[in-house]
Amino acid sequence: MSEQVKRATIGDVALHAGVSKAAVSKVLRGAYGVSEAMKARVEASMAALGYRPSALARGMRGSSFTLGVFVVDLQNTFMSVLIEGIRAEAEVSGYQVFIGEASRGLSQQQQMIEAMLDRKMDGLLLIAPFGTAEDLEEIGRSTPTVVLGRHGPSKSYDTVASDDVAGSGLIVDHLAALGHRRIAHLKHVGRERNEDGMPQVVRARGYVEAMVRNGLESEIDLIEGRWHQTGGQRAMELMLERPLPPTAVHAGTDMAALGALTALHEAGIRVPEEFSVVGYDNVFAASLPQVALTSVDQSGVEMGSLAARLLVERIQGRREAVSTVVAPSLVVRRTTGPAPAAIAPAGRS
Amino acid sequence: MSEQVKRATIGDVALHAGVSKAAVSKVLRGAYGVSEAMKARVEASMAALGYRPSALARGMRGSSFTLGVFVVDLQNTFMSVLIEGIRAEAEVSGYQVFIGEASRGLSQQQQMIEAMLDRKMDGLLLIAPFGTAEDLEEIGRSTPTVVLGRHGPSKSYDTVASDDVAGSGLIVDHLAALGHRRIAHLKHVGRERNEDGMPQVVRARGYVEAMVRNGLESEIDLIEGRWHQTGGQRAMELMLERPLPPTAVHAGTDMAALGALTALHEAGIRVPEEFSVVGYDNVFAASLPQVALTSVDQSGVEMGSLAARLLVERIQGRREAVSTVVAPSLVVRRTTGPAPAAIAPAGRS
DNA sequence: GTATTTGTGTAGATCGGTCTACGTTTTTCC
DNA sequence: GGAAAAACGTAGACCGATCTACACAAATAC
Repeated sequence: MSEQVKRATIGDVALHAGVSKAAVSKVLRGAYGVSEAMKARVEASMAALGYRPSALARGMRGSSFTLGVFVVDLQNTFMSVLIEGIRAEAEVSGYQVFIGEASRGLSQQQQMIEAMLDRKMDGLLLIAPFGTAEDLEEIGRSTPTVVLGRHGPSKSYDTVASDDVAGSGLIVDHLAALGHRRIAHLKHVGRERNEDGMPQVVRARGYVEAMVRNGLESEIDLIEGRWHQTGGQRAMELMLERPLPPTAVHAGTDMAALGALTALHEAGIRVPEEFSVVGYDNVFAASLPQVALTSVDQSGVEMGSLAARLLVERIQGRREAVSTVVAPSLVVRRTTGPAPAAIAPAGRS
Repeated sequence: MSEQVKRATIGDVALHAGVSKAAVSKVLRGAYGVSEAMKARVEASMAALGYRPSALARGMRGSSFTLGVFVVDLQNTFMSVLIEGIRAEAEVSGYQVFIGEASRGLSQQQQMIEAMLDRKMDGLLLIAPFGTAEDLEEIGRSTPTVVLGRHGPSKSYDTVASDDVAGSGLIVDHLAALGHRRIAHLKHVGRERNEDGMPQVVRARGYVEAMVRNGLESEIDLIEGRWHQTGGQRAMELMLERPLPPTAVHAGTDMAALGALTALHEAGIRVPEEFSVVGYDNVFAASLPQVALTSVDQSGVEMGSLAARLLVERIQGRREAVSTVVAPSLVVRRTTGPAPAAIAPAGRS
């Protein structure tokens, strides 16, 4: 029953090749001071013994060749898209990527990040993390860190974000061009004190700026709620109770937009004839023909690989912080259409 | 600039508390031979220094308190649901969960699993992995392993799967009760030689058995394709080209069902009046009111936590393999309805 | 009162690598 | 041809924990 063949160690390889441990280590790391002949011999021995270096042991002194990706919610498929980009880039640089999830708030996030540091991961990618910018600065000071989905500036870590001001602009311009004037925006409010740089803040700012730019300053209509399905649904229900509801909404995220569509559906309001809805993120569900949600695409794969590239640079020694934004694009589908005639405002009879 | 405060090690704690390293280690592990007084002193020192044990170093001799979850595709939200269950259970047992993804085939999967072993993870959870049962047996022999989404029997690892025979049965019974007779099933065919125990095989078997049980043996209609969106779409297009197409399809997965719905939509065929579609997995998109896909729910959270429980047992020493199945349930929504009258078979005019 | 057991704490090897310091050749340079 | 430099290889400390073996004191047994 003891089929458990013990793993070959660096010592076994050294013995088999008739050289020292240090020599094998050099070959492993591609370090200076190895003759071609020895390199060949050692590599032959490694192959013969099926040797694989223990990443654990390597991490004790050197680096662990591991990147930690911290994710708040895996159910959000946009995160998976980012991860795809990260992995593609990390693979090229010889790093393994491990993903840690923590959905239940800041303290769980803290724990997960500490768990990653306990395992001496070489760098951290934080996707839309909780916490204040100062919390993140502290993490950045202890390990190379790149934050995805939050805007800079930052001192100790890099950021990669979608240009949310531009994204909100695309939405408002699109709706205004369709003749809408009463364009509402659902703004997410979290539990935290300081939301600087978080998407909800930047998207709201972009919305306001774009409304002004389109001469709709008097129509600015910020509704506060939460950016998930039921949040979007509830916000839409409230809007429809008004005497004069808007004719279009920039829902902030696709999830919220899907909830809004549900509320509209249940209220018997036709989309897009009577009401236009725009999401943000371009998640998979938005592309379904049955849904056909107009949304803003953030080119997640690009963002992911850019983030991984920045992280590797940082691991290799870069000190100055870099903040990048990636240009989003509008994907027009079938939840947006011309504004209903002013005579018959959308709303319940 | 050297804010980089060095992490406290077990030695620092020992010095601060005026005891030996071994003593601190004992406190850490809750091992025998520690007086209350010393325990209190050491714990105070740990708190004072903000000490956190290095999981890396612990893993060198003892265990790493890390479980590896191997996932084929994070885009599939059902995996995230399983992971939720896994994490909840692992947290209770004091294990950290890290997720590794490998979407591009068997060799990448192999690499990922080896990367997990290189990091001395205490146990592996493989979600719907590639490879033959024998490949998996080998992994199971080297590390505690639980495989999710494939059926047993197995020798060296445990399995947790949904009862796919029962699930297919629920679907066929439901459709038959609605008066359907020409019920097709889209069977996934992978690239591999040996697909024993994989869901596509078991669901197809369940379909055949249920057709026979319902007296529809002559109507058995297995269509081969791939279980993703375009696969479902293409399969449905082919079906509709037949002179006498089926009136209902058991698409195998929700993704394939969504593709099938697209094809029906484009062909101008009304669902469910003219054609019924059933998915499998009950993914998020299926629940959208715009989609309302009838599907089989696998209670993923339960499966996940069951799997994690089995894995912890195995790490703690259980040797015999356990194979479990979890009962699925049918979620009837609005893509299934009574069979169209026989006089006007569904199909293109 | 001595022998044994039980409780408490420590020293030091160990895990599997990395990396510095140094010894020995070989090559290059004038 | 001798000195300096470059190339190659090795010994052994080190990373931060675990864990075995053992020393010593106090408690219990007879």
